[in-house]
Amino acid sequence: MSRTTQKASPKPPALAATLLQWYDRHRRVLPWRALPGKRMDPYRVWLSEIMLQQTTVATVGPYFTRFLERWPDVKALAAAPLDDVLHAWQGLGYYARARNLHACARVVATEHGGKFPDTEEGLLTLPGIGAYTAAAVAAIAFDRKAAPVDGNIERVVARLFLVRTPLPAAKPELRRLAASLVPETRAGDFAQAAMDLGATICTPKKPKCVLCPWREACRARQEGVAETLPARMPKKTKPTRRGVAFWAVRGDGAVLLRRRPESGLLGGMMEVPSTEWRGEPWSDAEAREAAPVAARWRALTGVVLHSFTHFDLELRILVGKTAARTATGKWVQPQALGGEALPTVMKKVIAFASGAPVGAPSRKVREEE
DNA sequence: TAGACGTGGGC
DNA sequence: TGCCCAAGTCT
Repeated sequence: MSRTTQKASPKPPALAATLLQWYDRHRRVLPWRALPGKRMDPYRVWLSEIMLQQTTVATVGPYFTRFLERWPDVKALAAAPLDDVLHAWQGLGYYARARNLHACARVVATEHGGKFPDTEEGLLTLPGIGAYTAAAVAAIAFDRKAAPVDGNIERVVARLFLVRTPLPAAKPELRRLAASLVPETRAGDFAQAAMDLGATICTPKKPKCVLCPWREACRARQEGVAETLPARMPKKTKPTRRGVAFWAVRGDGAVLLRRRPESGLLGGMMEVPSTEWRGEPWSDAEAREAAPVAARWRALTGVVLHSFTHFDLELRILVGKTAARTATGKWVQPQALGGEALPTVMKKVIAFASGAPVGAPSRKVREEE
């Protein structure tokens, strides 16, 4: 141990070497990660990186495995109908990723002969690939000296260099500092090591500094402020939107679904038809005028609550038996609902509504999760 | 450029 | 329990 109280800041090559040594001993085994010394199939690197955008490792695992079994390479994925991809993606969220994933596969298959571009600039031209993913794929799949900067690396770097500027204003500086650390070789391992460090040691709350390979160099730790970084601008309050969903049941038991517009919220996914989602509550009378089919609508007691990133949704349910067969949408037998591409909020609606068969008393449960 | 865009898990 | 946040991208 040094007898000095304040060490000189280690230089980037030493920091990178220290982190890579740590990674060689502590690397996590993940389905999309190559064995030590091996280079991973770019398709798998790309697929995992898209799935991992704003999504936890634990959540992605089963989706990644299923996708790979069903579509083993980019040409197979490119040949799939978009609806199959959306269906396989259901529950993962941020459905634009699934649409872009499919579009990207088609571009790679048709315009690049089934091979991903092997540079950041080339990757950046593809749908759904932004600055982070281009750098990550270039480094991990092609061993390019690129510096992907995700939320983990922003946090690690903000602490290591004591960057007090709040996000997102600090992003340019954090990118510059992150790039300064990337070693000449093993850039992909370095990126994954830094992300592992952020995910397991340099965590947002209660970082395990005592276990950190960069504990001696970390300026935030020296100042005792690691847990407070990176600073963030205060978040805005989340509004509540309200709507009424129509659970229309045909004589043969089929229920009415429809497809949402191709872009925007839950784009391309199926839904239980509903009114607009707006700030003001809907009266039953007002809602009935917006019904997708003629029926005697009965309001269920309770509401379905769902929280999106930027608003909370409060959905009341109207149930109606109908003889109409011409409504715009798709009639689906209850046992066939599993074959539809349904976002989680609509699964909540279906669970709530189908628990209250037409003619039965209204449920008194307030559906929360 | 700031807001839109999902969901589930941890505390 | 409600808030935070997770390997971001697009417009």
